[in-house]
Amino acid sequence: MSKTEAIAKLVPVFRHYGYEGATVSRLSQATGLGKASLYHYFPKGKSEMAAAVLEYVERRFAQTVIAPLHSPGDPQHRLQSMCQSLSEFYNSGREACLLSILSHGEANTLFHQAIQTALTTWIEAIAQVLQEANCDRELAWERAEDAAIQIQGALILARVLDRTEPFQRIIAYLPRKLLASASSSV
Amino acid sequence: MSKTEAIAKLVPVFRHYGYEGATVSRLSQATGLGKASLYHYFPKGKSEMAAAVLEYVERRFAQTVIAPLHSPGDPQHRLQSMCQSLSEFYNSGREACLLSILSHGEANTLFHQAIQTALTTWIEAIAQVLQEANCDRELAWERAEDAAIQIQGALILARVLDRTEPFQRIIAYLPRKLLASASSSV
DNA sequence: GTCTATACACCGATAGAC
DNA sequence: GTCTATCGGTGTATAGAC
Repeated sequence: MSKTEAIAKLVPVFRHYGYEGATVSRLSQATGLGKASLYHYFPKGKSEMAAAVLEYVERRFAQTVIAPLHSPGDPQHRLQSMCQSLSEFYNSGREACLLSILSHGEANTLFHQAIQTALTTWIEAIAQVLQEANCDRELAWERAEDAAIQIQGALILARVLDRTEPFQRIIAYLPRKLLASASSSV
Repeated sequence: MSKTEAIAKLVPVFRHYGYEGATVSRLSQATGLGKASLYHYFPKGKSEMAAAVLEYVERRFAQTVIAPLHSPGDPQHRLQSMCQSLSEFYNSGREACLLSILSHGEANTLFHQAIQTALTTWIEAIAQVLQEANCDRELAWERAEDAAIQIQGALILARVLDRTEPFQRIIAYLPRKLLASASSSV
């Protein structure tokens, strides 16, 4: 088994159980590898596994969700493309955000900087698109933050309420909200 | 020490470390009680401590955040009052939401129903106020869910970005957004 | 590379003195 | 009620055969 394949199988364990809940036993079971084999791929142990998982997910997020924002085409289309990818990335709201899960407890002390950078990169890409759509710099940044806020909040609501509708509704309205004229945004 | 005092001291440990990260040793340290003393107050152990903490926090939330929604006065004033209390409750966005933290891993299987009920109660109270402000039933419910979404998302952003501004901005605009005429809400 | 077996610390939980 | 001491189990991590 390649290391990348192993990482892919580790992802859902960290996403579901969080850092402390993702025990090496569970990680071993999920990959089908013995504990010692896991330590062959990740000599520094669980923290290295989590770091690899985080990097893997961030890469995938950049390639599928952020990339469309940098593509050619008009801003509205790019934002819609991002939303489509977001919906797939989070399985219509059924799956939690790894970043938000790893922002607690010990994991937070380990990965705070990486998580902050990843989130900022996303927000910045959205803000860039909004500026191209004639938002002034400050408003664009605020609305980009709002986008991240609504996605994160919708994921929580969807999980707690056992309904994907809140997430899907947020996704559906997001491009319109972001591009609305300034006067109607309050 | 009274049981209630003990519970109050347990709260920040669960909120900061999550369920698995809140070890009995840490809980013991935080309260100043020995492990065995904790088990005197909570015979079923950690799960009972978490349940007590959850109930305590929900009670406080109901008394400070939800209560203003049921008070007399016009809807706008009631929503502003809720926002003021929300800001204090989460210390301007510096403190995480216990409900969202306990909605992962083993804690989620233990407390999912309680968490869902608590969140629904809050959303319902907001929706009720919006209906009194002449929102139709469905729109009121959607906007109430949006309020919860934005608060939860803002708490995540504030924590990850180490800035309280996103939370404070969401709080500041929330009453206006909720009461905006339907046509400008998309 | 993958395994079985194991080391050692810490987990949640309990016994029993005071 | 609170403590010290300790239990059995599981946690992370390693050793060493294959």
